Amino acid sequence: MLEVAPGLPGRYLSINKPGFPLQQWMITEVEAYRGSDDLACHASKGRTPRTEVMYHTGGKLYIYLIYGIYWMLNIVTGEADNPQAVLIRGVTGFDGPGKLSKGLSIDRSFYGIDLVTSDLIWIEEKKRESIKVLKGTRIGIDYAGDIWKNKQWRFFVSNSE
DNA sequence: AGCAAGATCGGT
DNA sequence: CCGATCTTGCTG
Repeated sequence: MLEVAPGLPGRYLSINKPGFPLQQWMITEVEAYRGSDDLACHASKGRTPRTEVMYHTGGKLYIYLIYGIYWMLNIVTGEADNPQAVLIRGVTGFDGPGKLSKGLSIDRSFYGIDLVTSDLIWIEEKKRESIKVLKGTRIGIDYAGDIWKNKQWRFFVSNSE
């Protein structure tokens, strides 16, 4: 996922709901969560019904509710039994993971969807202009301790901040 | 069954 | 800085 995550900003999240026009948003900000060692990653707590899909082969969606209010949109990126995921933190027009899922109507029903085979939601690489991707520390994970808190695993388009 | 905590956000 | 709001996972 440290191979996948930096390449996501600049690509297009596409949603094609029946009866609605195709919608596409450029991904502007993501964060990588990698493996059971990463104390910021939910999988560090073990394999549970919620984190199950993270242990699958990459390409599926990991969705969960945070603070009882906001749905978080993640893409599983690891091989089987190697739990890794990328949190989509922002797209053009929606800055922030909570606002993003609210704006795109992402909820529990997207859990486990395979981006490769789904005709509802997928990631598309359009013309890649000269997009500069910057990196920084992940947000909202102070509980993970200094080592993991300070990893430069957030990647974002230089424009959108 | 009860409880503590959370990859956020918007308002004081 | 603080509360909203509810699912999850752990304890008993």
